[in-house]
Amino acid sequence: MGLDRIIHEPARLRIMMILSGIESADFNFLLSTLELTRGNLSRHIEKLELTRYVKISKTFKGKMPSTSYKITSKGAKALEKYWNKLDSIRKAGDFK
Amino acid sequence: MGLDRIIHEPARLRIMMILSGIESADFNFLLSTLELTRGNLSRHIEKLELTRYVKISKTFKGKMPSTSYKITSKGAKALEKYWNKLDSIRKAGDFK
DNA sequence: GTTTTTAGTTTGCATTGCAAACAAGTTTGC
DNA sequence: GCAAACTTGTTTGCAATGCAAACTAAAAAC
Repeated sequence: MGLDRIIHEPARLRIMMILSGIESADFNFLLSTLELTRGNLSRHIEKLELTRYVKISKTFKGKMPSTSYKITSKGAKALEKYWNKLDSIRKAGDFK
Repeated sequence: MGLDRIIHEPARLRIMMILSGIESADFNFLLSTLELTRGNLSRHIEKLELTRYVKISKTFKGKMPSTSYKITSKGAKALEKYWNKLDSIRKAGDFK
């Protein structure tokens, strides 16, 4: 019924939108794109992973660890639903 | 830069959308339309008043008190800006 | 080989959404 | 007439959450 709170948080909405338009993104890409602190980004992604909207894979780039993220199909569906819900609020004030 | 947090909260977004399409609305109209508890509605409106997005007027309907609400021009502008910002997030993922 | 940087994670605090409790009056039932 | 129930909101207390500072672990630089 209501808006998905996991997606509704602006930082996470942006993360989801970025991931929905790209194969995958790593931590530093998101960090520089979104202008969040590392801690903040880490926590938001953690939440997206717990709901399985995003899948995390940890690898190495050379010797440095690198964590990259993909949107899942569950996440993509939830994102679409989110925008639809928002559209309905926008169009009619969501009442009547 | 970011989304206006006052408006971003779903309950308040709905309140603002309703008020933006109507001359004024009273407490009970909002209450039955939005399906919030009274306390919750009261608090959200309080917040909208503090930022001067909404103006409150108290009158009587017969002998019973009646409180009604109007969106202010400041509120209307903020609401428009909010949707614009959201559009920019939606279109390009708000990066690049 | 120790200092600095990179790549994240964890912790602690301040804010906020939420419903239950409260308040101030009005109507109803007996 | 007066006690009980209803109307119309407001206040309070708690649980959840966003945020950045502090921390960790390893690699690179000097």
